[in-house]
Amino acid sequence: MVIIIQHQVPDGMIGKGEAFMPYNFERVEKKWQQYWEENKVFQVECDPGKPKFYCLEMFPYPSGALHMGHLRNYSIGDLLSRFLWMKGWNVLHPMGFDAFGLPAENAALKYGVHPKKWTWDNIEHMTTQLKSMGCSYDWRRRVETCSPDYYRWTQWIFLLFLKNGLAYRKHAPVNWCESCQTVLANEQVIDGGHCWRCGSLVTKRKLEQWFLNITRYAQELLDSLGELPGWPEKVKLMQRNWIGRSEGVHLSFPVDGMETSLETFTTRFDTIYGVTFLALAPEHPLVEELVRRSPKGDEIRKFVAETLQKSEIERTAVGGEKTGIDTGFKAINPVTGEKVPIWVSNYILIEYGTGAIMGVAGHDQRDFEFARKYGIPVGVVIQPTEGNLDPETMTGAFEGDGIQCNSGDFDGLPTEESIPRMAAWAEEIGVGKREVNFRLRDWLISRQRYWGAPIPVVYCEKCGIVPIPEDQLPVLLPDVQVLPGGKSPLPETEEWVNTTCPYCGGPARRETDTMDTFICSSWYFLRFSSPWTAECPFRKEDVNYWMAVDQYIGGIEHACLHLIYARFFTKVLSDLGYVEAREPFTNLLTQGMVIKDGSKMSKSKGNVVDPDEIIRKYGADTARLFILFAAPPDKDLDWSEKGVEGAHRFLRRVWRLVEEGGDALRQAPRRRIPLVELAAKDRRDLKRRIQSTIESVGRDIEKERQFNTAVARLMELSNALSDFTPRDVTDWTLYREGIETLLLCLSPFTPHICEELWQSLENQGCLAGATWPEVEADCLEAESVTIVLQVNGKVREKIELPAGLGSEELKERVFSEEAVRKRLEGKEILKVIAVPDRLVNVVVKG
RNA sequence: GCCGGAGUGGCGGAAUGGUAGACGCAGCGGACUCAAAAUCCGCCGGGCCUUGGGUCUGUGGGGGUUCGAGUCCCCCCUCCGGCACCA
Repeated sequence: MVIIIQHQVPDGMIGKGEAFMPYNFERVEKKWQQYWEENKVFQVECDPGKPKFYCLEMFPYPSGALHMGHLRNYSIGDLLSRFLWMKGWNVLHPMGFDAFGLPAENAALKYGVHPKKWTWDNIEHMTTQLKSMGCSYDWRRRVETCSPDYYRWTQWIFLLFLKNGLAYRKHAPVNWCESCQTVLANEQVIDGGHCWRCGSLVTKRKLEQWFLNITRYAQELLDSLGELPGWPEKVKLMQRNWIGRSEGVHLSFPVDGMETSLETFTTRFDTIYGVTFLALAPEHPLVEELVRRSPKGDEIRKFVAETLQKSEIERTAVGGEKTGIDTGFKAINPVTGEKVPIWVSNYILIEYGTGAIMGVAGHDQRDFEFARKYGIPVGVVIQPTEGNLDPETMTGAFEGDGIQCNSGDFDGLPTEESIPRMAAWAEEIGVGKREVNFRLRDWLISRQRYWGAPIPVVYCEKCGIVPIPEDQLPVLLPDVQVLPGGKSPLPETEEWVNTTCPYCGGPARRETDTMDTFICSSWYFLRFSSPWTAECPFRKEDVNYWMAVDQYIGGIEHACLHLIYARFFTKVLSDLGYVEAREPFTNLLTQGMVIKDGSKMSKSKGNVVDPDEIIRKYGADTARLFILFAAPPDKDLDWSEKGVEGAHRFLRRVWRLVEEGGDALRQAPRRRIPLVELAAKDRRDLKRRIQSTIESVGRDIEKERQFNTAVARLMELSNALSDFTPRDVTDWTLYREGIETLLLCLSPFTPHICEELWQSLENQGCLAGATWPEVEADCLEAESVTIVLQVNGKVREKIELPAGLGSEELKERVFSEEAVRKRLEGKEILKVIAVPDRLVNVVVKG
């Protein structure tokens, strides 16, 4: 079957009058996809004798069909993999599915299909789609996180964390998404209090939940960002901000008339002499006791209840009104012995630091606003170098550096000295301790959902929390129907919940929460090294050969989600001796979004373009080429059907170039004619063009990661070949070199068409196994260059001269030009700057 | 508010401090055709000079460094992203 696209007369009837095969991408793409599969071209093995390259794209959630974002992600990954393969690396390029998650349950509710069936159907469909893109995956290594063979090891890793004190249960106020009917980790609450997945407003609930101790790794996660030069600065910065390290002093304020003291944390211990009050978060444990002892307990209780009723965002919005209530109790400043009132206030967060602060109204804007509102005194202990602060009249806190005052022995010290000196002093006299605080919270991993990996523990009446023994893994997810309303059916599945304690044999209940799906994706890159092993999550020799991932590609939206979690898992597994790598991803490329009509493609905007349709209409090669050409990979890409047509047109031109060559081309010798053997200048120019294309395309892909300019270079080569009319055997030999170079260099971008044309030139083997051509170095040096003559910095003449002239000779040659002499006639020359192979700038008077 | 990134033709985008606008899209003119599509050739930032050619101007705005600035420095404007009462 021959399908002719977009025009009725086949291309073959035009051109040189000789009929030839039209570019039938459908036939070509199918043919080569089949060829690669049958010949196991992309199957790769661990081979310590060869240098490895691990190229990985973030695996997709099997939502049903690929979208343009996927197509972009996987086009980039495939280009790199194929290129590096040609460069001689042993390339691991696997693909899998992040297959647990809520949408499967939503689909179950909507369409009445079981999450398992829905997910597996989607996986099969999307695998077909990925194959139709022509991606060079080693499909034997496909992993699906919802497969028991996989989640068995997710559970195993959870138990490993538990055994090592990195997983624990805690009763705490946690983020709850009503719409998703589950709790969420801090990282998954975005845009000021909204669920990362569904966008609903998140509320707080007090629940007992499982946490992973990621904060134990906070410092290392922060420090080793410095060892990731291959990561975009932006992502590293986002992670730094997210981890949020701050250095300060922890100090206790004894409560007057009570046995207890209040713990506080401050980054500005230098303002200790300026403390005029203490403030507690409404949730602070001491509040309850103060309420009990205070005559105005009811009033305080009322304030706390009212505050807690408000949503998180309402309470924590910048510039939001600060409210509070004086408890009537006093705390004693451990440095001055001064008694200051203890307040309860809405702007103090229980999650950060100790949930209590020392209030320094003179030097903290928030404290200032609060103090002014309630008539609390303002103390000044730092004076700016210019001006003089008056606590009575100042209208805002002074948060900058200055000179210490009203601070005992420290008066007169500049801030940069007083901060470290006073902190050290606090330790010396035993009132405080230097401490580091992080914004990063422990990772809440329990999810009240069905479609996830069960947390492998039971609750035994006698033994308490009991982990499932390793040899009993996996704890299989029972095949049950999801419940209307979205509640997890697991707690209701009595025959599954009721079990026996693996330790004492007595009655026990299973944990009915499943794990956050980000757990599943925190180690999949390790599993790819030996996905078939049933003995362990991954084999040491394999994982240590392949890890770390040399190039990771995905969206920036995972900067503070997956990319932090995966680093955490890698560090833990490394510390426990399972993998040598300390970091999972050596180089990270964050691709931009695919935009249409000014905004991200989305169903609600109705601006979605279906990858399947594009592939059907233009072919995978065209789709890939357009995506790689239209924008640099890290920038947003504007979808343009016209642009797609342009890419298609280019491929048709390449096709015609080869077909029109006919027998003359097919029979031309496969020989590289050295530059020096080419007599004519224009032949040498073409030779140079051919060779420099190899160099610049290689550099753009490998070093610059600028695939759009690489494509531009290939188009230039194609244009040059198209302009060239071979006349004799030497010409045809050169032409063949050009064509074959074009096909080789273009093949990582558009593999199918290149394979087909390569074969039509009667070449042996396939391009997927070919070697990237070596550059003939002498061709990179230009023979002649256009020298620009500038007068006072303005371009005046352009002169073609031999390359490599020294600046003296260059000046001489330029000045001997008639046009130049004319132009400079009668001018007083002040200075001449000559830049070899570039320009001559003449500075004249007037 | 703080921290990033970016502003270049009609559009997507190129330019180690050295010819601004590569490559592509759109547009315009022409060839082929009965015609259209496809294909091929030519033009394509703006202004002025009667055309060839020349000349001025032009990379968000304003200053500066330099023989020379889209690129480096300072100030400002706009847009996008992240964080946001984190003590």
